[in-house]
Amino acid sequence: MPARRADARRNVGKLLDAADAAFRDHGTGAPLEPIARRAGVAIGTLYGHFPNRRALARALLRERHDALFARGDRLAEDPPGPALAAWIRAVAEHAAVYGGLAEMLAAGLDDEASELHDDCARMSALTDRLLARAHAAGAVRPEVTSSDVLTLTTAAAWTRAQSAAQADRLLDHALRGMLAP
Amino acid sequence: MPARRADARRNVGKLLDAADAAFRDHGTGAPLEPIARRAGVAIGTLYGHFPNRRALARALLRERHDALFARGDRLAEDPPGPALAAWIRAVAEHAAVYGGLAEMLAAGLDDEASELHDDCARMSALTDRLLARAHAAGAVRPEVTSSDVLTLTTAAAWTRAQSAAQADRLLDHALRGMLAP
DNA sequence: ATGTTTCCCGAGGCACCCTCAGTTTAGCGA
DNA sequence: TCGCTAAACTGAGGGTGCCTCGGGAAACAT
Repeated sequence: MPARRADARRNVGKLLDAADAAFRDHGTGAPLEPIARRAGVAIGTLYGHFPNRRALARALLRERHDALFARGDRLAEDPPGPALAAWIRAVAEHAAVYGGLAEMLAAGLDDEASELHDDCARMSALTDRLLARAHAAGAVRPEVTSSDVLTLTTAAAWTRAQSAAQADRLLDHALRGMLAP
Repeated sequence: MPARRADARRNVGKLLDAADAAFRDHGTGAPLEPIARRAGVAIGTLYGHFPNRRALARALLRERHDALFARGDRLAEDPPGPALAAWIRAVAEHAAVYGGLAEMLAAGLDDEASELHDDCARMSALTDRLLARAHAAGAVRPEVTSSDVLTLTTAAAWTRAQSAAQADRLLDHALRGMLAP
């Protein structure tokens, strides 16, 4: 794979900047034409680099996801119960950077073809691992499954898009019901 | 307000039938043109009766909401704790008849101009009432607010659109964390 | 300087939304 | 039964957004 042309690299950068601004302001459903325009590029160029909205989101989230996964790995050293809780909160907070991201990630978990699938799978694996640790330590009620945790996480992420404070309270209550009595 | 013409009444009926089918199959975001076509009517006729998608949804939900509110009133006679839990489950289940309805209702609660606002406000009032009763009976933890319950309800409703079983489990856990220890 | 390859451009086809000027028709009164 | 009129219906068309693809431009190697 030879190096990309300089103009291509420049344009990708400008597109990502414009897309980040647009997604922050209007969610992941923001129209793509204005993004291209703002990047000083034609719409075809955008599609040339990113075949679809998910691919664009994936590129935007790359570093952010790396940081999140690193955080998850670090948490695997902390006390199991609090670590699991912290992880859930971290993911929920992350998924709220862009409105609509929670839905996108939830869909990406099921859809093998999604550009976000790998990242979602990694999040899921990390959740499994942290939950298993918590189970081993007796920090969570035995009936809590990995799906339960994932469901709570996406639900909280979705809620966070509307009200961060309410999402935190939802997590407070639900975690109280999941952690060992 | 004089009685509507017979053809208008007929068409409204056919439109509602077609819309119900389409919303069940494709969610509240289903294209409206096919609905009109399926009802044997031009697109303009649909808009003549329902100025927007929300108005159509409102009409579809009318009886269903009446039944839900009646259920809520009846629950106000039952033991407070279980009544509150049953109410939350009932609303969550209701909001899952059509994909996307949870979002629509959540938006309708905030948006005064929404055709669904009144219904949402009634649901909210009923929630307040059932929660107040539960508080009075000491059946819920004191820090649980009405917003908390509403948040949980919409989150569960949203989850239900993806997996009914997971939504039920989410409610199990969250309610355990909200009800008195 | 030239050739090749990569990249960019943007008009245009598609889907859906919603409106409104013109046409049809139900229902009423003579 | 026959107009008449208000109510209802129609569907072309303008707006927005998605995405493609053939032709043109620009980078880079030689």
